[in-house]
Amino acid sequence: MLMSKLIGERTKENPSDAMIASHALLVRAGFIKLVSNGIWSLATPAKRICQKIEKIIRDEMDAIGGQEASFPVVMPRELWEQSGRYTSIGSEMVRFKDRTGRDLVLGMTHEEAAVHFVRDAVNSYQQLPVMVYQFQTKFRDEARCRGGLIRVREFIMKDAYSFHIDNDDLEKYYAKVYDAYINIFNRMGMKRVVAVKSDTGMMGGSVAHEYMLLTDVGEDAIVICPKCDYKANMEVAVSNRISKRDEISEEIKEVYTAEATDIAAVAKRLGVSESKTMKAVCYCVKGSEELVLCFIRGDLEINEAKLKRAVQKDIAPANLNASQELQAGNIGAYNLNVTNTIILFDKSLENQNNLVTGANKAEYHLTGIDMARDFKDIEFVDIAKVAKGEMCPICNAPLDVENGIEVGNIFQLGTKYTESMNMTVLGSDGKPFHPIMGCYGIGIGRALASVAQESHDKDGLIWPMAIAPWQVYLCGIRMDNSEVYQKANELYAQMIKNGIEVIFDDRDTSPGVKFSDCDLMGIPIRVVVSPRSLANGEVEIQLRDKTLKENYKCEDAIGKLKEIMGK
RNA sequence: CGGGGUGUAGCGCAGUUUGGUAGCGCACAUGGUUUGGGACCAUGGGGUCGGGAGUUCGAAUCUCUUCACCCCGACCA
Repeated sequence: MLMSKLIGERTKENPSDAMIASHALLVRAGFIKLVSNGIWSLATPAKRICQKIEKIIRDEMDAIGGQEASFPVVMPRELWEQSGRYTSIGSEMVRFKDRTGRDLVLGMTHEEAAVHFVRDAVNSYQQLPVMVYQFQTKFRDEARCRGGLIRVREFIMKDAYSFHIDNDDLEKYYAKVYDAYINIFNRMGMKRVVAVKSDTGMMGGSVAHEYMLLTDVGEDAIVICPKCDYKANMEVAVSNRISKRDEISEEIKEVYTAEATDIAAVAKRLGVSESKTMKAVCYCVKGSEELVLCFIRGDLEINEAKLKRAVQKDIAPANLNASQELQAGNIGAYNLNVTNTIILFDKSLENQNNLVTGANKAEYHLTGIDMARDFKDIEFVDIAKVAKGEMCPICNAPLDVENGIEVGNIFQLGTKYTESMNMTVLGSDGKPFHPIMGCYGIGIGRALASVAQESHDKDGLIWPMAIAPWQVYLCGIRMDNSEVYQKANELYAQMIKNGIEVIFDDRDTSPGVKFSDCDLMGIPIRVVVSPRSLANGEVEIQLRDKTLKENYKCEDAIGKLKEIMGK
């Protein structure tokens, strides 16, 4: 590839709308261009990186018996009605009609297509386990895109679907995919990737893991134990904290608290710590009048994912001004009179005493609440957000909370799709059964952006050799000099002959421009041909990660490059 | 969907308060001088000032409306 022909403008200045490094640098390097909100064009360098990422994934999927297939982007409504997801998925799925008025959807995931694909072809337990995978464009009408390629509406994803005789077989295969994913991220050069337990959400199924790249700009919070192996997505992280009980339980007293309604103000006014208060957080059940009222220690917050699982209903924060029964800011669990409301107590309150809580009366709170003495037959559930410093549920060490980008996920799906779409195979006993499924995804563009996010410096991107768009940036300084011109072209031809992926900067421009473009684009190896080095019959080889900068005899250059690339 | 912000040349921005017919830097083109970390001089091309409606003799600037994009939140197989 000739640099003089490469499409894509490189700029000195950051795009004004980029908030994170990977977004800014990919745009500045001319790798990506925004077409519409969350919809991007990729230039040649980005496309080449994607191809390399795909090759690594293909290797690893094939190694565990995967069969690459391709399912359609556009699918008929009927296929999605079979699984029930035509109606259960909301506006995130794009629906449209063809010219005859038939309803179609854009695929945002391909469980239905995968089941449809294998349903008739796989008839016997002897054909199991089996796994199909593809690289395919997904379209998800995301409510909010962000971070360049990190969160987009149209993207290519590797998605894989496996089918099994029983749960045991699924778990064995799941473990293989688990390891394959670790290999994939390692080979791509992502260093800070961890696999964490995650919520299964609307996918159904029980066990799931997310592969998270730890980075400050990540959208998800991950709970990590620095001592043992415990790692979990915030949505499923288990609370484990000591609840100390005061020795003497005081009597319940009503106290005047005036306009103090939020926990901080009440605690300050009464001179108690926030952890000695019980606050109420109210949610409404979507599509109904029912409320969910949660009581929790004042210094903690509700984890809505855990709450949803606890109540088994879809909920949203409630607007309390609309409620007649509840006095916002003064809600208390003691002597509470409400109807059509689910009441939950977080585990953080269990066995606590001398708590402050709302008096269900404007401008008043109660003190001296004792959970054990004042409440009968209540159950405590874990619905609190785990905070940094709380104890690991496995080994009791203080936990860390870090942010991460979800770069891959794996699910044990169960029979949700094989049952609803009526896929059966015959078992060894001659009876039909629904195979158990697993599914496994990696977003290609997000992976690219994640590496960019993890691997860059002030001068630009730094691609790991395994996924670099080109391995070598051949830089001709003074291309108007006939010796440079000749030697650079000669080296270019030799590199191509030796299978080295090279982009040749043949432009007649100043050295500074070439060096900064090379750095910005993040090409791992730079080879400089200039009058200065050629005077000694040498070329300069420099690595983008700054671990090498040396001159070598022209005739040794190719050998040295191969050595660096480990060929 | 709620809150906030921004739309002026390919990119980054000034001009809007106080209305007078659009400018700077980068990029691009031509010529010349340069050449190891984003060179310099000269000349030149490129704009329905996001769109529409209104006020006005006159609107990038004021009013209304609409669209797009960004950020925070909600949402997220």
